[in-house]
Amino acid sequence: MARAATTADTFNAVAEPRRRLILDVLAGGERPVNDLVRELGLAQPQVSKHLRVLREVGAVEVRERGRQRLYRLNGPALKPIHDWVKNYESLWSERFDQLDVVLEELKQKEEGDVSDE
Amino acid sequence: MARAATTADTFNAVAEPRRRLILDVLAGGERPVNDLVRELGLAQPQVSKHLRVLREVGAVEVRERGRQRLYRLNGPALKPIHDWVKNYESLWSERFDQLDVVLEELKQKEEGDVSDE
DNA sequence: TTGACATATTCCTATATCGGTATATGATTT
DNA sequence: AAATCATATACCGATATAGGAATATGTCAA
Repeated sequence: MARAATTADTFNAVAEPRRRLILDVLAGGERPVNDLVRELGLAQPQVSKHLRVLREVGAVEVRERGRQRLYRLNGPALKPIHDWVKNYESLWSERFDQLDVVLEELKQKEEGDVSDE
Repeated sequence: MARAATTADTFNAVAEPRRRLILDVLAGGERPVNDLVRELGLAQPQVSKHLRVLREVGAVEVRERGRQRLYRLNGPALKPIHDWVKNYESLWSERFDQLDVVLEELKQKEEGDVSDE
């Protein structure tokens, strides 16, 4: 068996940095392919290929306008990634550090409060 | 050129579902390899190989205890993923939907407030 | 209808993966 | 010292990439 297809899920699709860049640009609004080509400095066929992968995992959607194809972001496709990684946020976030402090204080208080000792 | 190495960065390392499972187990605390083998029902060599990838991108760290190797999570290695994907959170979050409502209300109010018309 | 434009697809090659199996390495127990 | 345990590595085969270049498809303009 080989590595999972890039189209297997959003995790795989988005592991490629240039595909993340494409999504970042599309976050600014709908764009025709050539805009992406210009903005990212990639060759046109590669952009089309990346867009195909992103479309297959549902991260983008297309619309036709004359000879152009307008691509737009479909954000919710990225939710599984966010859902997974957000569980680890406490391991680096300042805010959670401070939460730790608060919890520690509560614990101290409680220890002074224990009745049966 | 081929696809980027799984060890190229955390995005690539974590695209493999079993590696995410390993991290999820390690989130519960340090574990020797055989614990992971049992808990995940994978073959021992595959687990060792996945752990190697995770170690190379800094997502886990090892410690020796006799003949065992104790692996532990290194959470902050996942921060780049969180940082990237959190910018898209507004595209599906309920909370942000409600923020939209509030902003809309403010806008209405302001329109009724405009002085020069 | 011919040419220009916008995008998609095809073909090529190099490479890195994944699982499976066998084996190597090193520590511990008997 | 030998057997056992815990883990890592090597080897194999199948497969799916990614970029580059060429070309196909379809639309609009002259």
